[in-house]
Amino acid sequence: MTTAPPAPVPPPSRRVTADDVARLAGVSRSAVSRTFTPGASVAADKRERILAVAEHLGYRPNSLAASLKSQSSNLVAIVTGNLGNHYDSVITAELVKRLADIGKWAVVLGDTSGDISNYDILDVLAYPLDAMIIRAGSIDEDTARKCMKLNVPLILSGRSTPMDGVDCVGCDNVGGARLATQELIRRGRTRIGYIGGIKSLTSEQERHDGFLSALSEAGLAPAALEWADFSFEGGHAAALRCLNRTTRPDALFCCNDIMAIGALNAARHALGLQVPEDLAVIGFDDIAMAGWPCFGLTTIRNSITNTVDTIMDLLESRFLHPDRAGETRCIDPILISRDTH
Amino acid sequence: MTTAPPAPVPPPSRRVTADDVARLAGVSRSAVSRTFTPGASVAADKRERILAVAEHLGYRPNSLAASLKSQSSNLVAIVTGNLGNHYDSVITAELVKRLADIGKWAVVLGDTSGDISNYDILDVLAYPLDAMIIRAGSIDEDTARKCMKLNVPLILSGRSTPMDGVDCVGCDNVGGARLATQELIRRGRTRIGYIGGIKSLTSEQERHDGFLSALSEAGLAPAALEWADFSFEGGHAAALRCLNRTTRPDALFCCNDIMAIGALNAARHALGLQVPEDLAVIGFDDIAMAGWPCFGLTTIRNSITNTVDTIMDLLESRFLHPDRAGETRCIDPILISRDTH
DNA sequence: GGTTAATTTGCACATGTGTGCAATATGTGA
DNA sequence: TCACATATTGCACACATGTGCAAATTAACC
Repeated sequence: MTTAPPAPVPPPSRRVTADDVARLAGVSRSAVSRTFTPGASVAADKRERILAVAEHLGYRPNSLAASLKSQSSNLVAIVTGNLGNHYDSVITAELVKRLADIGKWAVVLGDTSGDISNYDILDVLAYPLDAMIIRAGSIDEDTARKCMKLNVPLILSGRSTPMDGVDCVGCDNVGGARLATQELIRRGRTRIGYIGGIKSLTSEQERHDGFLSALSEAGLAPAALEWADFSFEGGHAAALRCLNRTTRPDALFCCNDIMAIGALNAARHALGLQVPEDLAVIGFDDIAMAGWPCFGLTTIRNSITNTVDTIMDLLESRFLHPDRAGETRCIDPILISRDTH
Repeated sequence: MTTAPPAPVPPPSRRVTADDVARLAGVSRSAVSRTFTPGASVAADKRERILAVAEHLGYRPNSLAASLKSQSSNLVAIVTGNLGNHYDSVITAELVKRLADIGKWAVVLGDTSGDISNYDILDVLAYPLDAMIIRAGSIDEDTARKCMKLNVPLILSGRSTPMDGVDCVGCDNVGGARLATQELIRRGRTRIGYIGGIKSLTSEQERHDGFLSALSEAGLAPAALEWADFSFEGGHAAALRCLNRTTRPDALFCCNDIMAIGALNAARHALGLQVPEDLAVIGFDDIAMAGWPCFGLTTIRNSITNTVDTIMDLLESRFLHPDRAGETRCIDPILISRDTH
């Protein structure tokens, strides 16, 4: 065996490489690589020396270089509309955790506005992602096609209508909205208003449809229609616009919980109304906050656990069968009856 | 120029590569690479043909392969304790957005528990990260050293005490806690209790210290000491433990806003107390929720904007001067006076 | 057309890994 | 000691890209 050359100090601006370790330990680079490959064959004493040198230099194999060959980067992109939004942030957190469990890393995209720019989505496709999970029903068909051409499996969450070649998972928004609206009607409310979310998202469109259909089936017309941005402040302002009309609604169905809670605040604190006596409020999602004693918000549960389970299920099945057809799974929403209606 | 061979269909399980484009367009791979490199020299008609073929095949240069050579992956890891926690999720969202502005992608780590396992941190270092931002004061000195050996700049957020060779940014937790406690004393409260967070985190330790020092300066002893996990439920339960003592505290200082809001709920809805008449409550952070009409929580502002600005500033300065010494920046907390004290 | 300058092009290398393959070293049994 | 089986080792390639360099082509000008 050749003697090790005088330990060359790697330039401090470079990452320690397997070559550095090999040189310092006086072995071949292959030996270093095998030392870090479970099951590979290296002599015990040599492995020990290599591990010591690696520890000393702080060496770790560069996954990125490895993934060039292995064709799997273990990176999964999560695109979310608004991380400031509680529902989105919790679902993202759950996904991050579950991805980590199967050895994948989450590259998270999403600003604090609400709409997703396709520009960012295309940019991150420069990385050879193992998959891409998009939180939001509305996505360009064109963007989806580009994902497929790059062999990046796509999962759309928050969408319950099928899309060619793409896995989708979402709750039955129309059904959920109908559930809420029918419940208000059943309890005798007749002047029911609607506070919608960002109009370009399918969740808003579908919940809006459900609201209108349930209403018209009962021979009623909407008492008010307002839209906001799925935020507390937006819901608060929209509720004020609804409730300051000459004939005040006696109920509000809100497109998500945060807006419902904003509406609740507007009704109680800005207008001094009693809930549910003067006004009934129903939300959508059932975020943790909805169950807090101070709110006790009646809502439609859009189960995060079920959604994340389903996403992970679709993902793993996609890894096993890359060429299977796109699948759409629907999560059943249920009414969670609390104190605001 | 040689004629293009009969368009070879790339195996569908492989990502489209520059070679594929070159072959189909009948040009060299270099030409393809130059076409996607701003400022490089390619004949106009050839570039056009290449772009057409690339569009047809859905080709994008693989950043990951490129970063092997360029020594910059444009990936920045964000390690956060608990994405379910509102403060953490908002700061993460802000960071994701600001990183995107400078062309970096965020790899987000963090489960929904609370404490960070060093195991995960070391694992993600397998990637040649451009930097790593850790949300939490408590991190192994050893882990920090490993980052430095791998030339991954480290930024600790939520820590205001210096650490060798590492950039830190945090608010003055001791000062903030003193501010809150002194305000309670000034308003005549004498039986002041404390609800702390996860004991292993420096933010908890420092706020605890500040609370005790302000109290003892005024010749007072704590009326109650309880700890929870920075969550609503934890704060709720801890408040009940505090308030069910024989001599009930007349004020609570809570280590963060969410626990304070939990305490508020416990006081009002479980025990029927009037806030602030029967009980004063002050939180820490000033999350958006604290300003909602239903809470009007008095709190210590731990400015997210300032924190994120500072993190980005440290980050960019680190990119420019990789070898400068570690720096610690402190953010001044201020009292936000609302309705709960 | 001839000379020179400018542009374009392809080759070849470097980036850090994992691994098949053949060669070598080591161990085992008679 | 020899024959044979097994364990270990190093070479060389593949992965997808960007780029320096020299050769080749084109443009410009007289």
